[in-house]
Amino acid sequence: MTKRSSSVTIRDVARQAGVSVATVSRYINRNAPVSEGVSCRLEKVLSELKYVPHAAARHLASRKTRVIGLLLNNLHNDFFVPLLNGVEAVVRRKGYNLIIATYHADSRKEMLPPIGPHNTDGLLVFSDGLFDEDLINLNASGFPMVLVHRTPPPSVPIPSVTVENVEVTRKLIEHLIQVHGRRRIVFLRGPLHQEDSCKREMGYKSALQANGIPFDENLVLNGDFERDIAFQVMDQFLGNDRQVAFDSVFTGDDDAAIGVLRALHQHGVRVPEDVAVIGFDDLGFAPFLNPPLTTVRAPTESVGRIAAERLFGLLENQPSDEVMILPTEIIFRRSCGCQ
Amino acid sequence: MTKRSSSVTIRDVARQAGVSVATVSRYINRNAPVSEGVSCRLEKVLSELKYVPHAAARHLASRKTRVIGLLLNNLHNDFFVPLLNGVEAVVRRKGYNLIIATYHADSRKEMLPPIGPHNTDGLLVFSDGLFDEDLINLNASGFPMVLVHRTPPPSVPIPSVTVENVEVTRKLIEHLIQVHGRRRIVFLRGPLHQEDSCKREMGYKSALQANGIPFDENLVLNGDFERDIAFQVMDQFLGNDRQVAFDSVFTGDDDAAIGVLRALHQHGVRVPEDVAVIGFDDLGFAPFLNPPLTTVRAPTESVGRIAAERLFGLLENQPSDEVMILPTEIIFRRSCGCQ
DNA sequence: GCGGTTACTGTAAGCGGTTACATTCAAAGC
DNA sequence: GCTTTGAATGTAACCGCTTACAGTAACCGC
Repeated sequence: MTKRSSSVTIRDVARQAGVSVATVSRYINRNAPVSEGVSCRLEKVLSELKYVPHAAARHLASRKTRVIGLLLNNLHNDFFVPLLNGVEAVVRRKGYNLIIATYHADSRKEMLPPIGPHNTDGLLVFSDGLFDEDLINLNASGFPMVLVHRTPPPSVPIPSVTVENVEVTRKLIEHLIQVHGRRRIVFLRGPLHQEDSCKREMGYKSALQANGIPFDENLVLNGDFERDIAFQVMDQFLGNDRQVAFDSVFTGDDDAAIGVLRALHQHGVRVPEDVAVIGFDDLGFAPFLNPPLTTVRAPTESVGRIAAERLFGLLENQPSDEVMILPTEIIFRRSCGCQ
Repeated sequence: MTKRSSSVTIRDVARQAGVSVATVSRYINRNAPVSEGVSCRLEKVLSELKYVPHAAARHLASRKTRVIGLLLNNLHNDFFVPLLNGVEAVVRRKGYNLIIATYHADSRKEMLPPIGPHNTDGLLVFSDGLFDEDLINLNASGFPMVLVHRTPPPSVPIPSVTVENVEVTRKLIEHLIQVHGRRRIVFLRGPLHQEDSCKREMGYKSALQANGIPFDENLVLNGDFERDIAFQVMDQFLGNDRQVAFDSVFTGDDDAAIGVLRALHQHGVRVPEDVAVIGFDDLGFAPFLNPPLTTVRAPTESVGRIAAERLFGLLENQPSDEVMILPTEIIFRRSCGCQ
């Protein structure tokens, strides 16, 4: 029953090595010259005492946390694995720590954002929980942020990294129409104000229009980019005595595609014979779904990596306001009717 | 060009409200009575000034970070989504923050663990980067930890949450043998010292032995529980002029199963006719792989949730040393030959 | 030999909170 | 009325670092 883990402090090190705490600090941070002899002694003492600087004390004194935050709407999507991977790799390389937190528009009633200037040096924002006005305020106060899959408010110079949604979706839907003769195409939206979802809806509508197909509100469902919700929504849609005829589904993203495929399967609908299905993201499992999923390949790990790198750019005073849109590419597989 | 975001401090609040900083602190933390009148005034001032306490200052003074850490070997697996989900939900509910970091045995050469007593109040350890001796030392110093998918060193009272591996694997392999007549069963290990992998290997061997099948080292490959590595290993195994005959693959986990299925597919091997395939975890995509994957359902989100809850139990001084093994269940689908 | 550098080191004042201890004051007990 | 008590508040000492400032000694060029 240890009383307390009274950890070893910089003063212990200083005393043991016979120098001042300032010298120890300088040696550790390598931000001022320290003589050969003292360096040797410190190296020895540090490892003997197993000294680890107390993070909070460091943060308080230096006004830097060496932590960056990743703010997500939720964690209900396999999509986040490559994203996290990209972010984490950069953060680790830089010797920083990564806090991840979920926060969405509804959270605002209950709490303030769990991460921000009070506990991080900068934020990657993949969340609708921070409104444009919040972004503007934070940015005005000089807090470094990079938006992920989200465009900054007009003429606010916050850098952003996202993927091309509109054009690729339009092409994908046109493929369904022109190659496979589908005209009753269901679209599963993502979260209501999520930008990817809006952009994909734009692409969807523009493809319909360009091909003389009237937009039918009954064909638009809310799948939330989530496997389980997509399943429920689709299950209900199908159970509804099939009042609404349809011949294909754009699931919004690959995660939702899993739910859609399960629902179709349970209702005895054949894919792609009866209903064609297409997704978005090309997550690792997409080629091995049943049938293999036609989808859009999005460079999600790169998005994470680049966003993190740009955030560190800001921390190192390389200002930027670029909106970066990484290219995407359609991957044709069986689920749309190809092959 | 703001000079600095000179944020509002507790002293500003105190001055504005005409009270001492101590009173403000007490009001915020609600750890001592504050009179009605002062409370009202403070409430108003706090929201006017948009005061947010500086985390590091708080940590330093209170010796609590209100942060817990999750240490992972890597982030290369969809398995981590449900795990993170469970952990994050609890952490958020408790008003804490979550740092995630990757650290594995090889990282030890380059760096100390990025998270520990210096920057967190407790750790969830799902990593082989901390050796038993590290765990013993940390535990002896009173640092709260919960092990995830890992058993504590003998007679060291660190709580642990994992899933049942050995018996369920034995049954799964016996199913391949007894129901589908397979006898040349490839096993893809996970990371070498990962406990799940070892336990599953035990189950695998025990099933072979119980059924009079000699263990053949040539059938054991290192898939690392990773999609891409599993693919490469399997691809090479198949390309090797098929010197080693086999009729089934236990992929170690579902993520590796994706790689294995892709490799088999590319080599024109039919599943399950030529080769049966089974996985572990029952990730969301498993029912929709091609063919649907026979696997073991593991309650991964519960593991995350329970582990986090137990860590908070430790923080609240409810000691525990229980090793918790959550039950698992085989899910039969097409890939083993069923249906 | 002297002023001006340069290299190294120490002293001590914060950073922005928490909290032990002291103080004040009104209500209660006798 | 006087002491006791407890609620409410203030004062100030930390928490463990960083860093501005100051100081010393050695070295440089002239």
